[in-house]
Amino acid sequence: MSKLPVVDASLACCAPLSDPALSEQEAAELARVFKALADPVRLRLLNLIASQEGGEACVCDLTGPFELTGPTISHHLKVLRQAGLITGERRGTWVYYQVIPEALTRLSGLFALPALTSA
Amino acid sequence: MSKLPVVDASLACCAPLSDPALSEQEAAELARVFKALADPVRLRLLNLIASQEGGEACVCDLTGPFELTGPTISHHLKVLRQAGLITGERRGTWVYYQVIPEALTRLSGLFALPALTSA
DNA sequence: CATCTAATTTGACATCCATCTAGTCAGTGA
DNA sequence: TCACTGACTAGATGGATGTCAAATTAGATG
Repeated sequence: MSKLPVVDASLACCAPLSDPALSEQEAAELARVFKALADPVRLRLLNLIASQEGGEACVCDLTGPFELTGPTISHHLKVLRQAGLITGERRGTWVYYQVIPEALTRLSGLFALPALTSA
Repeated sequence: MSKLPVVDASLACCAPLSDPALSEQEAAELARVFKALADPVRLRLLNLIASQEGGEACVCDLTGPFELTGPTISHHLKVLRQAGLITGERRGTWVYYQVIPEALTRLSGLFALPALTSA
């Protein structure tokens, strides 16, 4: 649950897309994050978790809204986890997921535009 | 070049991911945008275009940095175009691409966090 | 221990996607 | 008109990915 080949947050990071010279490695890391976001089910899962009161959601609450089997939801949660977007924790019988706020903030900054510094 | 089945900007839009109830349709539209971003080559293309002086890049400048054939680059540019992220324009012999700033701004807002309004 | 439930893993399968080669279209200029 | 160049389209192919059924693991409880 906790030790997975997760995306290194120090790489897929920080500098806006409009900055020069995104390295191949940075691009690869970022692509991994966007691959995780490139699925409607995963987007809705992320939305469901992020919009929850308390900031966390049980898997049992995440299966109902979809016409998909448990294993499929589990798979999608794993992809989001490996992308460093959410984190999961078992408490008793249930597993609870939360978004990692830093991950979202990082992405927000990526799309920031450089304040139109007119030539 | 200009009339393609592009993502409708009015949908894949605006409200932060942490807002409740992302609809299935919105999720599908957003997923299309992220699919476009979910490739290292396309991320670097977008970065190359966005970081260019003058805000635009000729296809002829975008082929060199990659060890890929022209058609493949063309394909990636088409995907970015159909996702509403860039726009292309032919001027004489060459085709120039620019990023659509609104598209990036929209994405930036999507990942904005709701200022930690503690319960 | 036996059993029940929640969640994940495994393995299979159909579909999608990045890439290439070959061919085509658009614009320039002799 | 013909040839040349830049860019795109079409079709094919190998690899990645979403989904499910079946099996497995982790906790709770009798």
